[in-house]
Amino acid sequence: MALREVILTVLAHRRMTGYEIAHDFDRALSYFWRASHQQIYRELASLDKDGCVKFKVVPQTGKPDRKVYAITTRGRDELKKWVAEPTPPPQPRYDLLVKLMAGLLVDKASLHREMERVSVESRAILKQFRRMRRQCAGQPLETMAEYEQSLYLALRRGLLQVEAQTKWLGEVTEFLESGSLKR
Amino acid sequence: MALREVILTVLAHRRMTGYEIAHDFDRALSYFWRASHQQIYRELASLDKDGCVKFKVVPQTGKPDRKVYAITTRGRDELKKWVAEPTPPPQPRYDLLVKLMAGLLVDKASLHREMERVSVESRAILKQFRRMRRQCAGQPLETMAEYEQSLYLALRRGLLQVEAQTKWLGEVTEFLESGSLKR
DNA sequence: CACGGCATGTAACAGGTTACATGATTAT
DNA sequence: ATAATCATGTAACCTGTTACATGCCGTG
Repeated sequence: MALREVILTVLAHRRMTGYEIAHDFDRALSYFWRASHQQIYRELASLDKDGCVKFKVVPQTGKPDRKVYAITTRGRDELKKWVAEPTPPPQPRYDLLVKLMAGLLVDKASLHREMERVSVESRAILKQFRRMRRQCAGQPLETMAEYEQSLYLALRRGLLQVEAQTKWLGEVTEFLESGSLKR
Repeated sequence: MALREVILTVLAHRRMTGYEIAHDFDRALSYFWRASHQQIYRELASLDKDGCVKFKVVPQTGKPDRKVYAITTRGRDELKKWVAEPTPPPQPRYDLLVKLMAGLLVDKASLHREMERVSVESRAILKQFRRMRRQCAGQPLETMAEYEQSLYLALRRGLLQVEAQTKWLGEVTEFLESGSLKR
C-alpha cells in the first residue's frame, strides 16, 4: 500500500501530472519504484477524494488537457505520519529461488540454462549500475538537493543488492557445475 | 504468479496437505516463500481443477479429515515448462527507500528514529542468519539431499542480501548524521 | 474453562496487471 | 503511411490480505 505514499512523495518534491509521474517511474525512478499509468490515475483519484492532493486543469491546444497535481497540507500530514510508522520487513518472494529448487527436482538441464542466462543479465545490470554511479560521483555535492541525494542512496542500494545477487549466482553456478556445495 | 509453482515444487518433493504446506511456509520455508493458508487452499483447488494435483481424503477420528495432495504427471510437466521460461527481473519496491525520500522532504526526526529501528532489526536478522548457517555447515554434506541443498542456497542468498542491506543502512545512517554524502 | 493445535474452508477487499479506448501532433 | 508522443481514462481479471466460520482434542 505504498504507492499512495510514493505519489505523495514525488508531489511533495514538485507538482506534476499523472502522466509525468508514470514517465518518471519509467526513467529516473525506475530503480526506485514502478507503476503503470492506470494504477497512478486510480490512486490520484483516490488521493483527491481524500483531500490529500488538489489539481488545476491546464488546457492545451491540440493535446488533451493536463491535470497538474499538488500535495495539500492534509497530504503532507498523512505522509509525515506514515514516515514515523514502523516499516514491515519485505517478504522474501524470489521466483529464481523457486526455480532453483524446482529445477533440481524436475529438470536440471533447463535450470542450468536459465541460471546462466540470469547470470549474464545480472552482470550487465551490475555494469550499468556502476556506470550510473560514476556519473553521479562526477557531480559536485553542493549542487545536489536532498531529493537528488536520496536518489543517489537508492542507486547505491541497488548497486549493493546487485553485487550480492551476482556473488550468489556465482556460487550457485559453481554448485550446479561441480554438483556439490562449497563451504 | 509463482505461488502455483511453489506449491507444485513442494509437492514434487513429497505429498502433503494444505495445512502442512502453510505450516512449512511459516517455519523451514519462511525465508523462501510466504503465503497464508487461505491462499494455499484456493490455489490447491485451482491446481486440482487443472489436473496438476490429485488428493486422497484421509479420515481421522476427532480431527477434520485430511486431504493429502500429490503432484500429477501434468503438474510435473507444467513445472518443467516453467523452469525453462525466462525469469522476469524482480520489481524494485522497497518501502524504506520511499520513507527515506519522504522523510528528507517532510520530517527528518521521524526518519532518523525509523532508520535506527530498522538498523537494529537488520543486525538482529543478520545474527540469526549467521547462526542458522553455522548450524547447516555442521551437517555433513552427504546427508543433504538436493532439496536440503537448495534450502541451504536459499539461506545463503538471504544472508548475502541481509549483509548488503546492513551495509547500506550503515551508509544511510552516516549520511543522516553527518548531513552529507561520503564517496 | 479458556487457549492453542489440528484441518478445512468462504467472503470481502485491496493492489497490480492487461486489454481496450480516444484523438491530435510530430517524426520516420 | 505508420508509429511514437502527449494525456486522459474504464473494465476485467488475478493475486494477496483480513475477517469470519466450524468443531474436536489436549493442556494448563
